[in-house]
Amino acid sequence: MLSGTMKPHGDAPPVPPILVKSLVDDDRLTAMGLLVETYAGVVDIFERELESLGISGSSFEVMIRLARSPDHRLRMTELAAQSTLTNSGLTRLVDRLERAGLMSREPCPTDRRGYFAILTPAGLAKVEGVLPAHLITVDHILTGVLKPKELRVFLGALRKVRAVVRPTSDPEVAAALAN
Amino acid sequence: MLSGTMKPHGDAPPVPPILVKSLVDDDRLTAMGLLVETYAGVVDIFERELESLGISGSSFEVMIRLARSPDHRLRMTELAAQSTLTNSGLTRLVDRLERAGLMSREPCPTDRRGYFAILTPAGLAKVEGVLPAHLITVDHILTGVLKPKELRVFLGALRKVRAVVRPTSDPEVAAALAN
DNA sequence: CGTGTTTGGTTGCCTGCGCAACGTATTTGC
DNA sequence: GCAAATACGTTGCGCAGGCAACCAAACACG
Repeated sequence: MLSGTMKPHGDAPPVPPILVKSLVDDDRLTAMGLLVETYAGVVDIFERELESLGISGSSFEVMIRLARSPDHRLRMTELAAQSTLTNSGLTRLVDRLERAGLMSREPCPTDRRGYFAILTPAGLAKVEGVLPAHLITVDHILTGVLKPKELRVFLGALRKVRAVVRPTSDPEVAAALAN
Repeated sequence: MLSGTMKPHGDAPPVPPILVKSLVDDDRLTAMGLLVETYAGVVDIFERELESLGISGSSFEVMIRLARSPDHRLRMTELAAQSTLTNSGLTRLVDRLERAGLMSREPCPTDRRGYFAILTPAGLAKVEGVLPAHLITVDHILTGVLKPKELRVFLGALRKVRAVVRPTSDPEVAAALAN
């Protein structure tokens, strides 16, 4: 479409009157900025909250995933894929949590390369101890500030976007792949 | 394959009988998880894209902010506040970008403690060079996958949430504070 | 079979960044 | 005016986490 080469630089005081809407004022960019800002704010609040409870954001994320998994266990790689960490990051994180007694490793009986990451009872207790406060916070800053319908659309939109950016974690696609 | 509607709550000693829909299956948690996952996916894609163009995500974020600011300059602290970085993080980032010739510093004439972070012409050119592709990507994974109405609601929701989690960057509040 | 290829997980190295302490300038209070 | 408190930006330090190289186990197939 348009090639971005008007606008040598901005110190020209007499800005042309109409329709100079440059690239940097694009609506899509504003939308992205809004998303980034909002998300940063949300995460920030959670980090503070969790920190005061002696747990890091990514620890919490990982432990929650495990808490929701059958038998509170998941293979390392799978867990990494479901979280925002790489394999290596997860290895280290689990090291720490293991040292803290909140998680443990167990070799996979059917594949001797593999390990399960397991949430210990102490770990589960920890998560469940943190959750009530956390849920209230979520409600306070996210689910509770939107009207039901708004929330529905919002979540629907997220799902659509996720289907594009993370096809494999989309339930439908995952099911299709499982055949 | 089967989605987690039920869960073998393995070893918890005295589990209450029916309706144990435990804390970890709460809808609010699912909503949060969806947000986190989706955002991670989006960011991931952007990072890849920018990386191939030789620029980091936070560099881009900061440079965009400057590109949209009058005179392409902002005070360090203000810029930090508008971005996802702390003051110290920003100092280092600007160091790097300055070395790369994309930004420069200039002392503030009215406050001798302060500095402006300024986007150089080269920096602006860089941003504008990256933008067209970036905007297409944004459209491809975010604005374009939602129906117009959906998008409107989505952005509205983000604004509401932002107003809660980041009151100062909410335009209305900011205006009110400016009195 | 043995041999190449792929996969699961860990580690060495390095970087980005947050926190807290600091120096310097500014404001506030007396 | 001068002290104390506060604000701006930078730096020492530490750590989390990504990348790439690696080892070991599992497949692939000639």
